[in-house]
Amino acid sequence: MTCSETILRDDHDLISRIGVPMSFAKDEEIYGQGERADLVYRMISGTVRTSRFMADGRRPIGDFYYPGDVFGLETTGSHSMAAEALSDCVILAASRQAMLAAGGEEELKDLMWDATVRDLESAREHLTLLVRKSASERVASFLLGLAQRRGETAVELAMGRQDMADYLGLTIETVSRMITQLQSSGVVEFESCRRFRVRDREALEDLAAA
Amino acid sequence: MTCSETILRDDHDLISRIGVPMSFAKDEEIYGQGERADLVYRMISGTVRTSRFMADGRRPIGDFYYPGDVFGLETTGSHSMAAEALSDCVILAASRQAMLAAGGEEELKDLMWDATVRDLESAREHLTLLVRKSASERVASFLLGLAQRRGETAVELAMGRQDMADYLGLTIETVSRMITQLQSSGVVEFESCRRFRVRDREALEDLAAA
DNA sequence: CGGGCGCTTGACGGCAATCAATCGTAGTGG
DNA sequence: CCACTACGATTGATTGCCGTCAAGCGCCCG
Repeated sequence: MTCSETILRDDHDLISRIGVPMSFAKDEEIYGQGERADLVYRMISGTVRTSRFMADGRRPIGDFYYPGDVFGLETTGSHSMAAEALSDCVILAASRQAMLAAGGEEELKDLMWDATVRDLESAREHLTLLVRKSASERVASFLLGLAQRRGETAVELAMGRQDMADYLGLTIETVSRMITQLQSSGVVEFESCRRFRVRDREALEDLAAA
Repeated sequence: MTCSETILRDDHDLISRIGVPMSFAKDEEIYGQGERADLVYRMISGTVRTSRFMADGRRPIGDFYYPGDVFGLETTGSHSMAAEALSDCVILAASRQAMLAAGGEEELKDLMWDATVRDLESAREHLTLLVRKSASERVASFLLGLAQRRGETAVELAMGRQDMADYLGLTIETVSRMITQLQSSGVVEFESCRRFRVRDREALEDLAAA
C-alpha cells in the first residue's frame, strides 16, 4: 500500500477535504473481519468488495463499492466484514477523530446517515435479488443493475465469476451457464468474460422483473 | 381500527411521549405499499410484518416487528412495503411534524438513526440467512433467532407457515418438512404448530451455524 | 357434526449443485 | 516468438434437494 499525491478532491465533502489518499493493489485487504473500525473510506477509483468468511467455506458477499461510494462505517465499533480490493484502487481514508475536529459533529453525522441509508437500500435490493427464485432471474437482475449504474451500453465487470456467484447465492458453474444462455438468446453479448453489452434491454428487464 | 386509552407510556422516548395509541385487528393493514410515509410507529403489543407484492405472486417479506420496535420510517418519502398486523396489535403512531414540534430536530434524528441502524442489521442478518443454502439451516436459524430474542424456552410463533416460508425463501411444504425433521431428531418440540420449545440448543446452534 | 382452513405428508419432476473434463487467456521462461 | 504452465471460465454428466401437485390430517368455529 502506497500513498498517491495527484487525486482529485471535492472540497464539499468531509472525507474529500481531509482524507488521505491510499492505493491498494488487486486482492489487497483494506481491513479485516473483526478489526476496530476507526477509519472511513471513500472510493476514488477501482472496486472493493466486503465479505465474511464462514466456517464451512461459504463466503457471503456484503456489497460491492464503486467510485464515489463511502464504506467502512459500522454500527458497532468493529468491522463485521472484511474489505478487499477487486482491482487496483485509490481510496481516501479519514479517521472519525480527524473528521470531528475538521468538520464538527453535524457534518460527520450527515455523512454517516447518507452512507447508512445507502447501505440499507443496497441490502434491501440484494434481498429481493436473493428471494427471486430462478438462477436466470438473479443473473439478469445483476447484469441489469450494473448496466444502469453506468449509463453506457458496454459494461466492465469489476468482479470474477466466483464473486458474482457468492453475491447471487449460486455456484460459478450456474452463473456461467446462465450467462451463456442469455447470450445465445441474444439479450446480452460478452465481448470478453469481463466485459458485456446489453443488446435487448427490454428483454433483459423482463427476465429481471418480478 | 380503534383507539385505546390504557397504554403504558415510556416518557423517555419521543414516540411514547406524543404517540397516539391505535389498535389493529389481525390481518388489518397499517399502511399500504406506495402510500406517503408521514407517520412513525412503535409496537406496544402484537406482531407486524412488512411485505411487498410482486407481479408474479411472490411476496418477499421485509421484516417482522415485535413490541418495542420502531417501524414505518422510509428513506424515501413513501412506503416501499406494506405493513400488516399478524395478530391483534397495539401500536403508537406519531407524525414527523408533531415530533419535530414536541422534541426538536435532534431527538427525531436520533430516533431515525436508531431505527435505521436496526433495520440495517436486521437486513444483513436476513441476507446471511438466505445465502445459507440448505432449507434445514434456514429453518434452524430462524427458530434459533426467535428463541434467543425471547429468553424463554417455550416460544410462541407469531406468524403462520406461509409467512415463515416467504421470509426464508422456501415453500410452506419445505418449511413443514424441515420442522418435522428437526422434531424427529429431538432438537425442538412443537407443542402446537404455533408454539415450540428448544430441546437441544447446542444441536440447534450447530444446524444453524455457518 | 360438518365445513373450512392451515398444516402435514407423499409422489414425482425439475432445476441447480456437484464432479469432472476441456477450453481459452494471460503470464512465464526457454 | 513460441511452448508451457496456471488459472479462470465454460461445458457436460449425474446426483440430490426442493418445488410442485395432490391427498390426508387436525383444529377451530359455526
